[in-house]
Order: sequence, then structure tokens, then C-alpha cells
Amino acid sequence: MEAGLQKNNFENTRVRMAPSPTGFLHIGSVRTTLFNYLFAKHYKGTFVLRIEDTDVERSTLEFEKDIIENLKWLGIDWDEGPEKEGQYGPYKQSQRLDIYKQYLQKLLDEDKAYYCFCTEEELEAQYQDMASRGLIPKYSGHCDHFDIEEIKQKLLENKSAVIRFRMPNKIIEINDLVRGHLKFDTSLFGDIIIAKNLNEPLYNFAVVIDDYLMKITHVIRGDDHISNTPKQIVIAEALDITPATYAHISTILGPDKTRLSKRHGSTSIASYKQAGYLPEALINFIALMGWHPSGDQEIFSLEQLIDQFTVERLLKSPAIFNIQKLDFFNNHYLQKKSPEEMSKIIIDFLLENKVIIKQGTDQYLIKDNNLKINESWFTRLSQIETKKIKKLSDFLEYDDYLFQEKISYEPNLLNWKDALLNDTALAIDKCIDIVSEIEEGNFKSEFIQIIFDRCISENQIYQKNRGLILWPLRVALSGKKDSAGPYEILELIGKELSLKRLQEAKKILR
RNA sequence: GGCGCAUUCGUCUAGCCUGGCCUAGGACGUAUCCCUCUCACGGAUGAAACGCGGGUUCGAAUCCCGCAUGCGCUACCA
Repeated sequence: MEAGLQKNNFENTRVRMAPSPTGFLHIGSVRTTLFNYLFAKHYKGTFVLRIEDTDVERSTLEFEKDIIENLKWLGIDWDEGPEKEGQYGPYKQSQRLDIYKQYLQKLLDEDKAYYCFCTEEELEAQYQDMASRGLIPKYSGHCDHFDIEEIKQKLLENKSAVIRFRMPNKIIEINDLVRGHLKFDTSLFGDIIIAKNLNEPLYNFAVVIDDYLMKITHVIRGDDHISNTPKQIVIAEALDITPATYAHISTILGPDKTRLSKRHGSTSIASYKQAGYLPEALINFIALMGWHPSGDQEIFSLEQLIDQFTVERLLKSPAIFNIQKLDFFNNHYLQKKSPEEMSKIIIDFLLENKVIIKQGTDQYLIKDNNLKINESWFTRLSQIETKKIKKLSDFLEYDDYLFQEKISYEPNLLNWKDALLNDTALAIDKCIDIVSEIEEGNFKSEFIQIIFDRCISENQIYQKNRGLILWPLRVALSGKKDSAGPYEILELIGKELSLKRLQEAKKILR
């Protein structure tokens, strides 16, 4: 039978994502999740989330929590799954052990599977032997002929045993929604192990049972599963189960073109969230690695993705993860936030990173320099700096002078181009005079600018070369060669701290 | 080794099914210039790709064959 060939209508689809809680939710699984989700939503089907934790040694509750939390954060929800029990639950493999056991027993009873008592050493020896004779290493069939009494006896003796599936020799043809027609010769596999014992099924077996019982119609997964597909199909056939239709998408590669992994830096969604990436940016970026519409549009909201998604546009070649593009998307979505929204986002971020402390309703304190600020301060900050920010953590890097008490810089930095040291000192004095004169209540950048403009128009050297006064002012306030404009910094750090820094600069120049 | 999958600018990709509209389009990044006290923003301009070799055809990025390269699977992981 050619799996999936006959059903190419996408009505009443049930698709699933089956992450294993063996690590923090990473970019790659978010991508497959997203495509399953888009598929379900676009074709008005059901999206099932199933936790694949049959590997008890590696699966943890912490990772499971991380997966659920971050999917929610990204805005991906499910119709059935953890916290949303439906009629095909439970949705956690570790709670379905009795179910697998029945099917395992059925295969055993029908002699479609058998106990294997070979030890790892014996297996190793068999493979070695085959390889040395130029054969393809696969299970020799050493244990495939014991009779019931023999097996009973061995099991009673507590011999460690695994359950192997009697692999039929046949050609399996698959019509993959993304790859097209695929062909496999199952005789190459040998009798694969489908369970460690009756209570510990392995992935290739459990997944078949689950997909069947959960009435999954379409399976979208990474192409690293292509070789598993024929195995799952023969198991399904042995159980008289109709397999789902498959769609194997490409994998994500790191810059060195190997599969994206920890050695390429952080790949967990949590770490991107922490660095200050927006869920909409992540979704947009990830969706475009492995899927693309026929036109030139690149900015997509989740709703637009659902609307425009089609399986036909799923790509088969692997995509290399490019953080600069992610940064671009994040910057884009940051710009689209209103200053008020941004203000809230920045507050949360700085609170989280313990840069500021909440002191009451609309009252915050910058920990290091004791500046008392409120929400409108953050609104201003956002108006001034959001354009250059790629991710929220950039605020800490680019605008450190706003959050620190002391700033440090090379004295030479105060000098504008080839200005004379003496002129710079004069400029700083001038700035101190001007800033001192401005009343606290008028300490807004627009007003400050008017005052400075007046001073500049009154002094010919400054009129000709504004950098002569503006550069040292800005460096004295920020300690950096790159920063926001001097008037904005004055407003943000306030009169007291500004004067302090200007006096500091004056000292340095002597 | 065996099996499988992939191959258009540095990167993500459009175009490929249904050959001519492709002197290959867009985006990110990058370069130069303008704006400018700096950074960023904005504006202008540019560099940059059909893996290689055959074939089919009047014509190939597009169809066919071979090769090369990369990746994946070949677990008592998923």
C-alpha cells in the first residue's frame, strides 16, 4: 500500500507535535511545531500536543514545563494535549504504557515480534563479523526461533531481553507531501528493537500507536525522520493500522552547515526570550526558514501565516540559521510597538535583570545611580533609543551610561576632532553654566535644545562648528563615542547627575 | 560501507512542475555617498548567485543523464 497517496484533501485533519522533554525547547522543534500548528489552523483541523517521554532516563519535568511555557509565550496553543485533555488522552507517553503493552503483546502473540536475549557484546560481535565479511551490519536473527517454553524459561531466569520486530522484506513506497515519492527496502533494516521490555516501548513503536489512537491524519516532522518512516509503516501494517500521511521538512543548520546544536550558541527559545526577542519576531523568522510564499512578502503575523500557509510551499532544502535576519525582524517588531507598549516591555525587562527596582505605583529606582523615574521616563527612552535596538538587552549595552553611577573614558575622547584641549575645557565650562541655569522643571530635551541653540548662535566658533561644544558635552555625559544625543541624555539622567558628570569631565581635563 | 535527502547572491529565498517575459527579482547583511556633534534613523547608489560535465531543444536556472559536494539515518535516543 502506498501510504498517503489517496488522501490529499485536508479536511478534518488532525496533526500533532510530539516534542521530547529531553532538553529546553529549541529553535528546531519550535519550527516543526509551528508548521504543524499552521497546517492545523489553515486547514481548520485539530492540533494535538503530545509529550514523548518514553526515554525515562533523559526526560524531565523541568524540560516539559519549559516546552509548554515557551510555546504559550510564542502564541502557539493546542486543541488537545497537556492541560487540555481531549477524548484521545492521556497526551503524555509515560501515562500510556498500558496501551503500548497491549499492542506489544499482540505482536508477540502473533509472532510478529519476539524476545531477543542477545547481550550488547554479542550484538557487537555479530555486527563486527558481518562487516568483516563485507555485509551490511544488521541483526542476525540469532533469537528469532525460540519456542514458547524456551522463552518462558529464559524470562523466568530473569535474562535481560528486548523485543524485536520481525521485519518483513518488502519495498515500502511513501508519497511524502514535501518530498514526493520515496522508496525504501525494509530488508536493509533487520529486525529492529521496538521495546526494551513490555513496559518500555521505543520511539518507532510508540509513535505508531499514538498516531493511530489519536487519529492523527498528517505528520509534519524533520527530515531526520525520513529513514524512520518505512519502519513505522511496516509496524503499522503488522498491526493492521493505516499510517498517517507524512510531510518531511528540512532541518535547520548552523553557520557551519551542520545540524543546529548547542555548539552554535544558544538554541533554546528561553535564551532568546531572555535576551529580549519578541515572540512575533521569532515566529516570523522561524516560519521563513523552511516555508516561503510565492511573492516577496517577508513580514508576517501569526494570523497572516495561518492564512497564507500551504503545504505546497514547504521547502525541502535545509536553511542556515542567520541571527542577523532575526535581529532585523526583532527590530522591525520593536519599532511597531507604541512608546507606551515599549515602556512596559522595557520595564519588565529591566526588572527581570534587576537593573531597576519597583518602588510603588509608577515609581522605579535605578539601582546603581539612584535615579528615581516613572513610566514616562521609559516612554522617552523608547522614543529616543528603540530605533537602534535589535533586542532588549541592547539597552544595557548601548545605554549603560543611563543605568550606571560612574562612567569611565579616556580623557582624549572629550576632544572633538582636532580641537584644542583648552577650547574643550572652555566648552565644558560653558555647558556647566548653561545646565546650572536650567530649572529642574524645564529639564526636557526640547527646552534644553532651545537654550543651547541660543548659546551656539551667540558664539561664532560654535556656530561654525557645533561639534566643538556638543561632542564634549555628549562624551562627558555618556562616556562613549556612540550614544544618544546630548539633550536627550540630559533629560534622561536629570540635572543633578548631569552636572556631576560635567564637573567630572572638567577635573579630567586639568 | 549501505540507504536516503539536498544543491540559485555571504545568508533566507522568488523563478523550476507548465523551457523563451531571467542581461535571474526581493529581503537580511555588506560597500560608497548624502544628512549629521557621535551612534542609530532616513535618503541615494553599488558589489554579489543558477555546483560541475554531458545531452535534448531554434532556445535551459527551468527537461534528461552522470559526477561532485554537503547533510541525515544506519542506537536497548527521539
